[in-house]
Amino acid sequence: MDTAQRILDVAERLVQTQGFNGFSYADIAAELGITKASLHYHFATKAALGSALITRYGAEFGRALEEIDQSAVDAREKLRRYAGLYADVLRQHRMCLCGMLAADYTTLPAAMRSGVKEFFDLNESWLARIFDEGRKQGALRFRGPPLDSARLLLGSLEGAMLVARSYGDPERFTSAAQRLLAELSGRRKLAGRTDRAQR
Amino acid sequence: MDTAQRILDVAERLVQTQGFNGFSYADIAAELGITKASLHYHFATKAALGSALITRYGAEFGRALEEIDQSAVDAREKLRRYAGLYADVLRQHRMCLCGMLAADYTTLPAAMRSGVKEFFDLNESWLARIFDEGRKQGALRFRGPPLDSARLLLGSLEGAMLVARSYGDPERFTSAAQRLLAELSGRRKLAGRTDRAQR
DNA sequence: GTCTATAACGAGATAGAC
DNA sequence: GTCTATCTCGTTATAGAC
Repeated sequence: MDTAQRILDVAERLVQTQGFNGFSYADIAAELGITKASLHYHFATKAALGSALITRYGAEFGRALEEIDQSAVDAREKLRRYAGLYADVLRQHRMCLCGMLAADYTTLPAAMRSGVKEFFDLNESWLARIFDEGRKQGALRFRGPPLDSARLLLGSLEGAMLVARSYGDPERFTSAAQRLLAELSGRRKLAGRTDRAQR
Repeated sequence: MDTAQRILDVAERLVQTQGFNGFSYADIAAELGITKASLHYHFATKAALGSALITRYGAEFGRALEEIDQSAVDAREKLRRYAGLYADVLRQHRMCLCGMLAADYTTLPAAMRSGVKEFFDLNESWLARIFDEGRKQGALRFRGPPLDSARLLLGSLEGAMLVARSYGDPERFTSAAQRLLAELSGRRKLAGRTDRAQR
């Protein structure tokens, strides 16, 4: 019903699958059965559309993080569910919106660049807090400042996603994510089926 | 002198900084002071240019890996130098060519898609061998199959690069890489200045 | 091997009717 | 809000002279 939201839905998927320079207003218009001119009524420029995408994506992601937080499980489980958010995106054959935009970064308008960094900042500070709390509660053991672990995890998940998507193989992602969480949470023995894969 | 190579040089940098859909023949022509028509003489289509880029990049990367191998240092040092290859690229404000193309993946012609995966395969099998040899020689300790560690390291370095480039901060990459290598090589204590950043 | 010229098309964007 | 029509420019690519 809400045309603006439907435009954002289609545009979001196109950015996540093809990059910001890999689709056009014509693609969105064709899919929604409206004209390019109508798109320009809702989003005057492609830059404005891009900024709106980042804002909405960041807000939605923030809500997902809150929900993970309030589910009150321990830090290790919070990290698992954080990685699960990425896995969900990948299962839709998509890349993280801002991970994709990070690739397009130098070609983006200034407002979008700021938005991408804010998204990463949001992720890093949330993760850093989880790492910090987890250490204090004894649920996690890791080396160095919580922010370092947060950055490592964020970057690694983005990269695992990027590569896994090329192979069309989500399992490549989940396998890497599982191992990463084990290493970054101080676990000395892996849980689950990967145990049997150990030497 | 060799026009084809100079074209590849410029195109390579443009792909690594702006993505395959973020530049045009006009950009290359302007920078080299030749016409677009001349470009088409050397590379008939953009797809052909893209494939040539991947081939050359893969060959060059393969030579770099050989060189690391023959420098005969231990496995841990080989991994450090492998990560150093990425750091060198990032210092030039570039993304890994194939990491960038992985983002553009769905929009690429089939030949380029295959080339990207072959590049990743090359990296993974080289890394897997290093991990395997390192474990056998007692230089590395890690969990699970060598290929899993190889894939995790490859993806994580690509992602760390992707994010670090958005911030224009190579240190974000080197910090993540250092930590990754420590975790993946079984080191129980970190070496170097990051030691002092521990709690 | 490089040029001029141009084709053929798609891009983002606007004017103005309905 | 959505449309038709159009503008302007950039895109990949080709023909043919030098």
